[in-house]
Amino acid sequence: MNEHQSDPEAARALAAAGDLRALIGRLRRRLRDEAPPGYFTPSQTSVLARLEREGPATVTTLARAEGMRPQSMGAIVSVLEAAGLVSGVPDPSDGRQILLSLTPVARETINAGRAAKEDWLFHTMRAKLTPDEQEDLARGIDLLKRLVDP
Amino acid sequence: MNEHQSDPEAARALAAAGDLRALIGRLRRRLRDEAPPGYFTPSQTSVLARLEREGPATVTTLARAEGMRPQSMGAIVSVLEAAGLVSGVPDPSDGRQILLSLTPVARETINAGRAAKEDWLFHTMRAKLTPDEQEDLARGIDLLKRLVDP
DNA sequence: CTAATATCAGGACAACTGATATAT
DNA sequence: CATATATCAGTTTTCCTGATATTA
Repeated sequence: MNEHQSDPEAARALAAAGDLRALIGRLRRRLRDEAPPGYFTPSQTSVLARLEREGPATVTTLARAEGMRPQSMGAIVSVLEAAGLVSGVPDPSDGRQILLSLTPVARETINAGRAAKEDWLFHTMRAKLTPDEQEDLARGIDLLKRLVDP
Repeated sequence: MNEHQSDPEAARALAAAGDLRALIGRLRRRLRDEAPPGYFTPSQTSVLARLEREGPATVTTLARAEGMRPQSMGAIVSVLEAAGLVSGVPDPSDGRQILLSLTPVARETINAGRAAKEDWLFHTMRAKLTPDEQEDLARGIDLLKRLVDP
């Protein structure tokens, strides 16, 4: 009927792609539902983690890294600024840019790891998977990173 | 400073959870951007795949399986019905329920595999990962399924 | 009467597009 | 002038909550 019936490799990729597509929606809803009230959204968490890992950045740089428009990232950053977790200073060498950094408050919060340790995803991973399986999952996540890159 | 510095297993899980959280958003945006015009949304695709795999189901059953509200699933199903891909008949033994099935048109489309074969995710998996890596990714996806299950 | 199913109506949120001001 | 950055304003998408009718 089609060439994939005789290509088990392609069939497996097809099934994996379908499963992953369905999983993304479910994971997203689950993360939102399990988030304790008053906590960060996934987008906010992602921005905080990136600023901590890679240092100060502009809105446009962050947007590119997350695969979204600068206007969308601007809205996320505004919330973080209003919450006192991120602050921006104009770049002295380029007046168009505003360099965003984590505030000391944000660093404390992140280092204490409070948010992450109370996180549903973190707890579920440790509760439902053996150490070996956690390692396998980490490997899969690294492969997913490659897929969404450039 | 905290107990996770001396627990490499927990540290790895923490990193994996953070990476996954960031990945979900990026994957979602990527899937949307790469979708050919006129194609199904991820939610629609997921429903069609489930009906094909598990046979007829009600809106409420589908909603539970996807982790969303019946009202939200109802909207998705309405679109599929309007497109002639899904049709519902009242359950003869329970007048409250409407059993949804794939139409012959939907089966043809799915079996032809046209949608999946033109899919960005499927192609990227095969282009960017070796067969061994594809297998590792499939394993990771299976583990993710366990995490979102009940 | 209570529980389950479907569905109508309105709302919140995260992302989008388009337009504008400013600096390089 | 052309390009890049930030930001304002309005729109779309996808899901939600609340309320109602119907049947078991």
